[in-house]
Amino acid sequence: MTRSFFDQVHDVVRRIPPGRVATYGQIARILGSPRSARTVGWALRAVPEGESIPWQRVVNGRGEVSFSQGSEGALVQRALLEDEGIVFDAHGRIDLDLYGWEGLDLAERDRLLGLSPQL
DNA sequence: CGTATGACGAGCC
DNA sequence: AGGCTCGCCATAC
Repeated sequence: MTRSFFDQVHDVVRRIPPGRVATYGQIARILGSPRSARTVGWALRAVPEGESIPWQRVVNGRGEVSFSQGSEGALVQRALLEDEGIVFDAHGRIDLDLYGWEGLDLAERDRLLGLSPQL
C-alpha cells in the first residue's frame, strides 16, 4: 500500500467528530504505533491549510493545546475548538473525560489499517 | 544511507 | 507538583 503514515494520521483525524478531541498518543495507538505520538504531531504540522482535516481536534495527553502558550497557532486552535462548543478550564485545559473521542469501532479501525480491502 | 527534527509521553528528579 | 530528560519513530535532507 502506498499510504504513508502521515496519510493514515490524516484519515483518522478526519473521523473525529466536531466537539470532540483526541490525543496524539491515541491516534498513534489506533494506527498500531503506540510510540509514534511525536510523528502524529509532525503529520498534523504537515497538513496543508486548504485540506479539510480538523487538526484542531488533536491535543496532548493532558488535554492541552500543544503549541507554546500565546502563540498564534495556540490561539487559533483554541478558538476553533470553542466554536465547536468545547470549554477550556481555568488552566487552559480540556476535560478529556468529557470531550475525549470515543475512538473508532473495530471494523472501521481495521479498514483504516488496511486489514480488510474495501475500496 | 546517516543525521536531524518534532503540534508527544512517560519517568525521574 | 512542576519542570527537565530521554526515548520514540516516520520523514526530511
